[in-house]
Amino acid sequence: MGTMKKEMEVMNCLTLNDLVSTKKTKVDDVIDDRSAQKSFLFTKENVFDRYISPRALLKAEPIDLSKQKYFIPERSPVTPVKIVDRPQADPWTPTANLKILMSAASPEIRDREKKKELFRPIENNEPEDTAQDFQFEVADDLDELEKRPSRKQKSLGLLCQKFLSRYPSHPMATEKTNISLDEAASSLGVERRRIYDIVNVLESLHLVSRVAKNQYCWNGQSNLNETLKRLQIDGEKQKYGVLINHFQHKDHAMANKCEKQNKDLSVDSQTVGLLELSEADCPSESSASSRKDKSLRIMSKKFVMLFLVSTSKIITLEMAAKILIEESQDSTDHSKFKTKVRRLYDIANVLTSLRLIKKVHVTEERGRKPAFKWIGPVDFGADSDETMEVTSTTPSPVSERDSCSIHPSFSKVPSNNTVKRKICSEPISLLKTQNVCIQSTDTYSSKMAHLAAICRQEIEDDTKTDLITSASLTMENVGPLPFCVMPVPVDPDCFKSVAPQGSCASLKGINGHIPIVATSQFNREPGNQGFLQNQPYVYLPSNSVFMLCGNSRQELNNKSPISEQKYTNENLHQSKKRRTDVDESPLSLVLPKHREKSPDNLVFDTSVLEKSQSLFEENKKNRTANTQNNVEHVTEAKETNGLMDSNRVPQDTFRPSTLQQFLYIPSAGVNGLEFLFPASGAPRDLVSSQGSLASLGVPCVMVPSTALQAYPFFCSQMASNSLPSSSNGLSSSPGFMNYNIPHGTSPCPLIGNTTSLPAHKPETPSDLSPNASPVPVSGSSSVGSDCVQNAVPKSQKQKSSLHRDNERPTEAFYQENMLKSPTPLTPKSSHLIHTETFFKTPGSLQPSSSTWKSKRTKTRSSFSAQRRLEIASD
DNA sequence: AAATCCCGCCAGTTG
DNA sequence: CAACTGGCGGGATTT
Repeated sequence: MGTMKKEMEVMNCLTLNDLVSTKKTKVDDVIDDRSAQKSFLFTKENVFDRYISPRALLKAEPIDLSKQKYFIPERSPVTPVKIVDRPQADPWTPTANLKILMSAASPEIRDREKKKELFRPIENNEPEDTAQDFQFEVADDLDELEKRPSRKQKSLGLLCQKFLSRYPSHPMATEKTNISLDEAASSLGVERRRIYDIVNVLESLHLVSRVAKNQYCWNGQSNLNETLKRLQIDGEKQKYGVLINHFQHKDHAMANKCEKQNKDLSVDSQTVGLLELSEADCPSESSASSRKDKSLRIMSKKFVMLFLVSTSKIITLEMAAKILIEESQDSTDHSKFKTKVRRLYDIANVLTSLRLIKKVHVTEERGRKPAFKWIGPVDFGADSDETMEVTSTTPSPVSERDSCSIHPSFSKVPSNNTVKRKICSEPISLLKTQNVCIQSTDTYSSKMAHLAAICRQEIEDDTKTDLITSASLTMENVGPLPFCVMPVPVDPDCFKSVAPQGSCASLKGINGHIPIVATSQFNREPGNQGFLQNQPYVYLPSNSVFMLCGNSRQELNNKSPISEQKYTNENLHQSKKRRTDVDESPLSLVLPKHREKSPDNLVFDTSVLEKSQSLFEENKKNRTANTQNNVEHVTEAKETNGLMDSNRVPQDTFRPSTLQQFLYIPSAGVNGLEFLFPASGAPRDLVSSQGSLASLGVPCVMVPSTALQAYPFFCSQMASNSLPSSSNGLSSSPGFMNYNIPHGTSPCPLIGNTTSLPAHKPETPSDLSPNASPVPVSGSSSVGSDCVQNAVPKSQKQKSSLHRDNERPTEAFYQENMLKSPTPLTPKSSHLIHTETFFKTPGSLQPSSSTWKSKRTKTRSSFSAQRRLEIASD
């Protein structure tokens, strides 16, 4: 106890110190020492990191949590744990009061910063990081220290942020970071109990693993993709998809009939059956039962599974609670439901801080319901990573001649050192890096990564710079890193000012070679560069970027000026806002959400986007549920401008077959970047390189996730040129013809198709088994919510190193994975890859299992035993 | 009023 | 048996 208190005291002091940064104290020294340890980390990038966050905080309105949080993990890359220990040794602070003061203070300051804002600030809480921030306002805020801390300041989400910031998102395989619960608790100034909450959730994702009593090991996100993949598989096995649909329908029906008797909370026989079925799939856990099932860890897993199997990627709290109340019998108990919901909030908070999900609201006939949207990686299943890797191995996937693509020009990237540094320090979110997998040997990827890092930084780093201004940059004037940012939705005026005639030329020159620039249809010269006359190029900057490129053909003409104006205005407003406020809120883009047969494929034409945008407001007003499947409207919580959310556009509005297709590459994990590539314009090389996709007959441009993830990538293309052939290909498969934009984000686009990739793409030599070979899923059929299922052949699954229940992977497992798993493409981690050579077979994870039912056996002992076993197995 | 979710009691589990 | 875990739900805060 004594030690704990000491630790706490120390921590408090630090925090306080941060708040009062101006003062130089012993604490500072401590901090400095820490910094010293990881000095290399404190590079400009880091500064940047810090820098940006504050801004974000200051910013008032729409906030994209996901976006912001993203940097957090990077903060203190090095293992802080130790740090805390030392302080512990020397108790200089007397701080019971300080603590109190501190807690009171920090919240206050934060509150000021963002007033109504929530959560976001978390990032800044980091003592080390915040120092700078504080300088601005701390001084005056001291007087407010007395105020009692807002509840928000004590939120689990915030706490989790802090917790996460202490560890590197992608720890080196060699470095094992141990987490002492006591230490963590004391350093974070919270009770142990809270740490358990966090750790349990993290453990469910294998971000940490329990080593021993009071001891956890930080695994980082290195294996997150695999974990998610596994969870997805498990979720499918559990028939969660079915359950989700079931509940959705039920709710629907209920809403219509208002015959909501007890059904609300109860599970009908049908559901029970489903539950049991799913249970059957996981015999191993069925017996384990209750306690285990109730555990936060299990719940977390299941919760995540729900997202992973969901086509919409949006799960309402209610639904989750219902589904997670395994015990169908007592599910009727309202109190149980309430408890479950409480727990879900706990989990959601952690997942939110991990930027895997975010809060949204689903509007149904019955009203608005709280829900969460998965914003994490979605293509892990498809393992774009692996795919990327394979692809990347080949020279430059992009042919220079191709208009659409990244180009060697990237090689021009600044000095290696600089780049490297940047990359290393480039803030990386857990999510962002998820899908990234860069083969160290792959220059292309590396370049992309570098560029990405740089560009990203440039953009974010220079928030103050008028975006428009930056947008005007051309390849030439920007130098090696031409980066043009355009305020979203095409604003004719903006474009003009930004990309006047010349831009086209410049674009031309760099066409397909550089990420950037946008040319609008408004001010373009016909025939220019293979662009269609009306081909709009839009680059949507910001942390949350939605990239659109190319356009369709004449359809645009049809587009009434009205629609253009509509969205133009709306967006113009935003762009202005951005300019002045440096608003980092996500650009608002509304995309049609059609999910017919191939909800997973996001192929659409620019015109669709535009139209959808034009309809944005309309939809807002009359949210008619026109879609077959989705009746709900999802609204980003607290975000006025949710990115491609659920505003649907009447399907009839578009004519798929005639439009140029764009491949939407989900970037869920990529800091909100979204990419669209003209399918028709896809360079053959790329397409072909994307074996599976190609085989699927999906014309598309696959861009290394590396590049995509790191920064907004723009790909111009010869829109009409190649249209014919590819479009044909698409047309052959109806599924792909749909303009599907999952609401929200759930693009499973590639994923849907790629889900099967794992099977297709041998990730490791070992995987090169016959069945591992790429097997195109029967094209169109692969679509649909269920397409995700059966992605991975069982053959690939190896449970060897896993625990029986899969709950707690052994350490060995982690180690193994860390070494072998495809690593993140994150710039940061990219360099590590060299050492971490191989990837691990995804299949290694046994489907889990958590079983739903078996509530009884409530023997805690069994559970415990299991845990013990798990640990022991390590 | 509903949505959130902090807080910490308290009981099972562990070493 | 003390310490570790973590289920649970009252009730405070926020929305």
